[in-house]
Amino acid sequence: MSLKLYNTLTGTKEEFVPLEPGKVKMYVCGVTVYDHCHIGHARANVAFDVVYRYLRASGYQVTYVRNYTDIDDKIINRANKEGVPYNVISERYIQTFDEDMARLGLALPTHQPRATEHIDDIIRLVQTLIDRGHAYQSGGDVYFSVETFPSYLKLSKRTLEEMQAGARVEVGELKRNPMDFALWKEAKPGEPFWECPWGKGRPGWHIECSAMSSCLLGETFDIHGGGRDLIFPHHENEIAQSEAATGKPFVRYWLHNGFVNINAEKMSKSLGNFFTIREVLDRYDSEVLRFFLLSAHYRSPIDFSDQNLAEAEVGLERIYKALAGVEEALARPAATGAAGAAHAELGERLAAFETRFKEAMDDDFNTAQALGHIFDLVRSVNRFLAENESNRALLEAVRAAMAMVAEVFGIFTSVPAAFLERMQTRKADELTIPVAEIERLIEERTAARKAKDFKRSDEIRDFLLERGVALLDGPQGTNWKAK
RNA sequence: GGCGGCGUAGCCAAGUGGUAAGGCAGAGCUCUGCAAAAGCUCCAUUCAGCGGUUCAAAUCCGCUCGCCGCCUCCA
Repeated sequence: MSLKLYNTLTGTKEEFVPLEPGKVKMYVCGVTVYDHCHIGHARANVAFDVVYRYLRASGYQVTYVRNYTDIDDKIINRANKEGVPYNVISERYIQTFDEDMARLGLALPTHQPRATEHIDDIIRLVQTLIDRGHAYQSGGDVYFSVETFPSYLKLSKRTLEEMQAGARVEVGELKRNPMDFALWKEAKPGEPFWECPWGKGRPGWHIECSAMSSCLLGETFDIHGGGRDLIFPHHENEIAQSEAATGKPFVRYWLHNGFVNINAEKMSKSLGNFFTIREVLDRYDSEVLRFFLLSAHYRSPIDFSDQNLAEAEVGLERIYKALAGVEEALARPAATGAAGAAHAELGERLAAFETRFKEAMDDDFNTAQALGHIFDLVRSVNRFLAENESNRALLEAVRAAMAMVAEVFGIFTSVPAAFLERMQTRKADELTIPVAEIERLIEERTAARKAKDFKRSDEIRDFLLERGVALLDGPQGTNWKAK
């Protein structure tokens, strides 16, 4: 079976055929660096991180470009507010973006260009568009003339008439058509600028992506990704700029991820209902957040809530517990248990697993379905372990299968025992009862149990349970864990 | 107003023509002094509603209801 992906341009799932066999060139719109990233950014970046990882795991040599938009009105506004040069803002938030992405376990793109590193390329591209009659200078600005590009709006599948019916009327007289958009903006006094044939100014928002992608990936490349909200105007304008300049198709497959919702409403800066990645990672493990994001298909909306994150946490723990069991069994001295029913079942499950996983991922990166297959495997593993079987080869095969998954999903990358320990520490930190007190009560209970005073023993269990502490009686004595 | 998407169990979520994956929660059982973990069993005659096409529909078509998004910066 081959990889199929949903192409926004055609509105259908298509078989993926790269321009050059064995190689994939993909571009994903990064962030405008003027503030901390929120979980919407986390979703987009995790989604395309998995695309990147899966393509690599499928044997492709992938060139992945993700840009930083480091010159823009919002950055300038923020800089003015703080009374610092614009690049103080952009540098600061490039750094926090990098930190956030590292914490989320993202693989590094091949290239991470900044708009300001490609000003010459941008100016050249704007000049080409003017020369070809697709752009015009108006004052110190340069605008793209949408009427000169007949297939404008082919991505968002609308027409200029439809757009204008709902659009507010432009006040300025600089544009010939209200739908025309800025390729280059004249600098106002005090604003950062670059010298160019049209005076002093800076690039418009969309042109940088056209310039950087063609520079690093070529005039036509395979995959372009981003959030749904970028379809119009950003990606539409990229298509117009690039195709008008080169006369060649710009991108073969357009991929767009769905939104993160809060209470079924889009989360966004403008609505003010957003959580930053760092806020969320203070409360949840990064693998939990990734697991949560992968539990739904990347194109579907996903609802961010404490309950949903808590569920993700429980699910991820279930998988890690099974993996910890596998490691424990492998650490024990080799015992060749009799091959029972669980042995045969796990063997079959494993044999089918890789194929099922690939089928799910080949179907437009269906991570939710792939997770279902993982849970099926986990149940077989638990059954196998519960029957006290210990077939080394089989257990090692489980380990290898999950390592393959880890490579693609960017989760299950921790040593299982370490992960579970991490989760315990996190929960234990929230306890209101001191550890010394817990230990004292455990001692008291152990004594009570020895004396067969089960009434007192159960009182202590209930008392601690009410405070979030669960007691675990084992052969080596009583342990406890935060619930 | 124009365009687009979605509605699957208490909750999350796959499935887009062949008779409803998976997870969480819940119930019972095994294990345990009692618990926990794990295992086993159960948990949607049905996919928002109503019509239609078909041997066959959650899946295709039409209508209705509800929710959301884009049309302005946005992942």
